[in-house]
Amino acid sequence: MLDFTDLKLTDRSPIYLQLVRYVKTAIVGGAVKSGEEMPSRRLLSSLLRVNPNTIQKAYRMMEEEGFIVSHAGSGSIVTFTDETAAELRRQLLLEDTREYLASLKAMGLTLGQAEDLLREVWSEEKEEL
Amino acid sequence: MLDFTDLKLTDRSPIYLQLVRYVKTAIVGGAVKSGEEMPSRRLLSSLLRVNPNTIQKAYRMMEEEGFIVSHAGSGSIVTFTDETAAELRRQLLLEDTREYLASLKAMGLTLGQAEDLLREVWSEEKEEL
DNA sequence: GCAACCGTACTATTGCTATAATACAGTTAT
DNA sequence: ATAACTGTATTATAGCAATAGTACGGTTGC
Repeated sequence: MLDFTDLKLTDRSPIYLQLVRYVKTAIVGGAVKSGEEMPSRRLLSSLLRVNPNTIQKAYRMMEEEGFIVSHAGSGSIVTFTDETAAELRRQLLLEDTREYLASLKAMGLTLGQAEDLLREVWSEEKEEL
Repeated sequence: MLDFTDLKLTDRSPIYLQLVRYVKTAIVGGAVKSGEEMPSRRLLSSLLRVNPNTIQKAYRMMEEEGFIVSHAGSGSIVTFTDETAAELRRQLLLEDTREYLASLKAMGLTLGQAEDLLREVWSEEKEEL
């Protein structure tokens, strides 16, 4: 079962979008496998202290995008193929990187400076374990 | 005078926050110097096709954070020292990079893969000129 | 069968963002 | 001084995210 405990709702964007994003990232990162059960809407609602309707909105979106299948009575199940996972991975990485680099370039950074920054912060994060 | 023509209000976050962020980035990137005039609220409003009150909200926030000074009758002026600019630069870069790396790590990327991705997208963006 | 789960649906309300339309006072250039 | 700008302030409205509470029907395990 997918674990949402490390999800941080710190963003200003809608919670339901952050939830969808979290599941997509979990699919790409291997934190969840196809066929695994999703936590029930009520359970996740009390877990995250988020309104059930917000959870429902996220689940509905994931269903429309084809990442989960729901059945009234039983629960919801994650479903994806290796191809869609790979495609999703490429899509998320490109989006994130393009946005990140656009910000760096606006601040006048060179590629070398960007690489240095990346390495510096990467090891900094490691020390926080 | 600071040029807002390359500002893209595509984000889901509040417009006034995107405006503040844009000016901060301009300060860090050298696109604006201390002492320069800001466009008037009405001018920027019609330029960006954004309500004057939204512009006002952004300007007020910048004023509270100490990046601009306003005088009724004349206009608003950007004011910052080299120290605050350097501090701002460090702050923005760390925030962006930490968020970016957190996303990459959630998808299971290694440092090497992150560097490759960075270089790949960097040159890709260059070709779009 | 029946209790305890599950997904689904609906209405109402709150808070914030953004818009709209004015109004008033200070500054500047002519 | 006066016209044309500036910042500042106010009230009202609309839309969306999120919350709150309730209800109905399907599935599962005892």
